[in-house]
Amino acid sequence: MARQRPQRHDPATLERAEAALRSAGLPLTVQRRRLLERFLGCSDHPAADTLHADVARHVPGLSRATVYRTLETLVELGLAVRIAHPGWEQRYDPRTDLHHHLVCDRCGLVLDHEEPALDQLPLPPARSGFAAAGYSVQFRGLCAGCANPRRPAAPRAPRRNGA
Amino acid sequence: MARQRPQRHDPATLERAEAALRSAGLPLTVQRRRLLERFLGCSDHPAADTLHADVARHVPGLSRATVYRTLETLVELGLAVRIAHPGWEQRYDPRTDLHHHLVCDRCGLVLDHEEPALDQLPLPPARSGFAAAGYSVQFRGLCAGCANPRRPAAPRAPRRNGA
DNA sequence: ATGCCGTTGCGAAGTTGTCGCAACAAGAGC
DNA sequence: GCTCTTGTTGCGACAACTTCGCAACGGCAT
Repeated sequence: MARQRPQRHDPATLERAEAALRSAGLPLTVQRRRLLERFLGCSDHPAADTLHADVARHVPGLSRATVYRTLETLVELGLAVRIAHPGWEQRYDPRTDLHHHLVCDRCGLVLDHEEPALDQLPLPPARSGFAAAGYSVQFRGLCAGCANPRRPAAPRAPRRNGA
Repeated sequence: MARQRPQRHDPATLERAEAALRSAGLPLTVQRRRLLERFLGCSDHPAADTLHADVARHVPGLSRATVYRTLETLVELGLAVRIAHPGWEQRYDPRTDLHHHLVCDRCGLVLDHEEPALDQLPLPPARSGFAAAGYSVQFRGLCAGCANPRRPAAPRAPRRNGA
């Protein structure tokens, strides 16, 4: 889950996020700061519980409810988006600009995908009755690790629940 | 949830599905037949529990586990696909051909969207390491009912859990 | 009709996400 | 620095969704 990457989140991003909280009148608690630091540096689109398990190692006693509530707050402030992940739990993405996703059918990995040709797709016509506010292209298939059986790089369960 | 539509699923589709089960060596039980009949005619991308509540009215005693297992089987046989539905429970789509979705941010409605211009998007390059097997474009926004406050056509809760 | 073997129903349990409430802490004002 | 206000946190319980284990059952081939 790319937990060991050198955490190179843009420091300006963190500052902007903290400013957004402040200007919304929301106090910047220790928990929120730690969650922001960790979350904004993520490119692995974590689920709430995953993020909780991760941050709780450095913030003992951190409650799961707090993580769920904080992520929800970030979505409301436009600092994060929920991403759709068929067959898995809810996940969050700190990138809110237009981009796309590659989703591994086997291990559930979600990779970002940049492709200018996908950034100006035609929206559904107004007469369809549906007022489109945005879109995202989701490619499904196998990630590098799962496509190469010799190196099972992502030993995650294919489904979320159960043994 | 469009439960009253005249059930016009292609009879050939049902036959093909039953043939697929047979050729996989899977017995065609009463429960599976009823679920297939109902599910293949759906264009509302039902969740497992929704489908259960619906079919159980005609098959008393139908277990929820059976519905979950059957849908899983259909996915494995390529007769259905899981679709991503942000913030909601798992949903299934009997259409496995290339098409796209309009998802209402407010009521969770999922509409099919046909648009030839979206059917030949560039796949991620092989050197990305990701072997794409398919894709789908998801538009988010407001459906006709939710965009028109005068007629709240879809009085469903915006989130799934809680009170 | 018989037997094999996968399916079903049931209840329990696991996972994900939310709620209510009391204790607490951030930030403003003094 | 102290206090007050107000929103946050942690906790435990709960709700919704999903899967599991097992015994009984039922397709389907012979």
